[in-house]
Amino acid sequence: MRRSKEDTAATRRSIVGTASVEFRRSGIAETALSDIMASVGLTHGGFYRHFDSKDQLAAEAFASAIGSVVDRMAAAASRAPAGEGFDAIIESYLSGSHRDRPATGCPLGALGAEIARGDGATRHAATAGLDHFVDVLAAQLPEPQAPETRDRALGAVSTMVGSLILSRMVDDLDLSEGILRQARRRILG
Amino acid sequence: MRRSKEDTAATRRSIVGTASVEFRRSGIAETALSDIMASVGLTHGGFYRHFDSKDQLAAEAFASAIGSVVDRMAAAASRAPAGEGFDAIIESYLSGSHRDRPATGCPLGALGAEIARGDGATRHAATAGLDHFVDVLAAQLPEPQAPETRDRALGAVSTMVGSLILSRMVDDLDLSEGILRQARRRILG
DNA sequence: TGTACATCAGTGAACGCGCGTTCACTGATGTAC
DNA sequence: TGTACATCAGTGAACGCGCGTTCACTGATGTAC
Repeated sequence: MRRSKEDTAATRRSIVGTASVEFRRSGIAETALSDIMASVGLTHGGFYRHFDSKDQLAAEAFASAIGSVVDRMAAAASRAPAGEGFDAIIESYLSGSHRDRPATGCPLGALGAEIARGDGATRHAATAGLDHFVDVLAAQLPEPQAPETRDRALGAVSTMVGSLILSRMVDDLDLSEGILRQARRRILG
Repeated sequence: MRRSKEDTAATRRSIVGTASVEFRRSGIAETALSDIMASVGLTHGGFYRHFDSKDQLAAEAFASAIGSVVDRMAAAASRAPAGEGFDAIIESYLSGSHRDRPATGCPLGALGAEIARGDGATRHAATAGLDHFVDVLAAQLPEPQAPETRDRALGAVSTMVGSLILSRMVDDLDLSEGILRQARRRILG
């Protein structure tokens, strides 16, 4: 039966939000649309009233995921004492808590390699998300607009994403902690 | 028909080698065993004469992949002028050529996030591979055995893996080159 | 404001396909004597 | 060294399953008058 415009929009948001969590938890290829729809409380047939394909959902889910992570980072920075926003972001990103919660964490780490093999729309969404990520990080440094500042932020993101992935991959907790600690030192000096 | 022991061993090596390429190219979940077996020149039914499961092949293929990448790095370092082995490894790893050839490149970048969701044997193989990677990198620095040297190498690997993934993910070539350039600067100082 | 009709969100079965794994079979290799 | 038999690598069909996508249908919502 037809739903109101508000209900329809809410359902769509719910599908994107659920997909952004499930894709980060299990990967895009390993997550079935029917599982996402069941989590939302619907049957799988209704999916195509909202999206053209799984690829389209992947692009939107990635954008949603990185948007919420970057918003959370900006909020953490604004809660930190003046001048300590950058450190607050790095420490939160390179924490055991982030490592242990991929489903709500940074999608660059959880899905970056899979996105690299993905279609144009998904890669475009990921590129925009990375740009925004770098903006928010640079905004916490002196002279946020200077090219060197953006470069420093971009370099920091590489270290953050790489160490997050490696810390999740290894089966040795001491090594995992060492990877995160070393990355914090590298970035915070 | 039964094959000689040497033929059997050669077939097994061929399966592992082909899988290590195909898994890096397309991901483990997205690569079918029948595709790997067809590449080797066999039908898919014979797979289980050599392996218990796809997971077992994934663990061996990852170990093979990282082994060959690390060997190649060590060889590049030994060809470099004295004292320049570390730089040679970093420049080769953070090159456009490596970025554009995931199928023969570092599996930490291509498969790290997927391995993190994998079974124990695969994660164990990956941890051992990372250890070996860090060893080879540290061996090119003064005082290779010192904990600070290993820490420096471990930090470098995080930046290398993260920037490789991001450089493959973005759909903007200038940004991709910038990511690699910034990572080189960060590591080489 | 009320009515008649068109729209369309969601259902649940179905389609076509490919997956990992198993299995009976073949025939060359390995081994025991 | 030769022979008889057991082993087992590879074949190709089959199994059971789940996937992404499509579709006829239902009935509440939206809209045109």
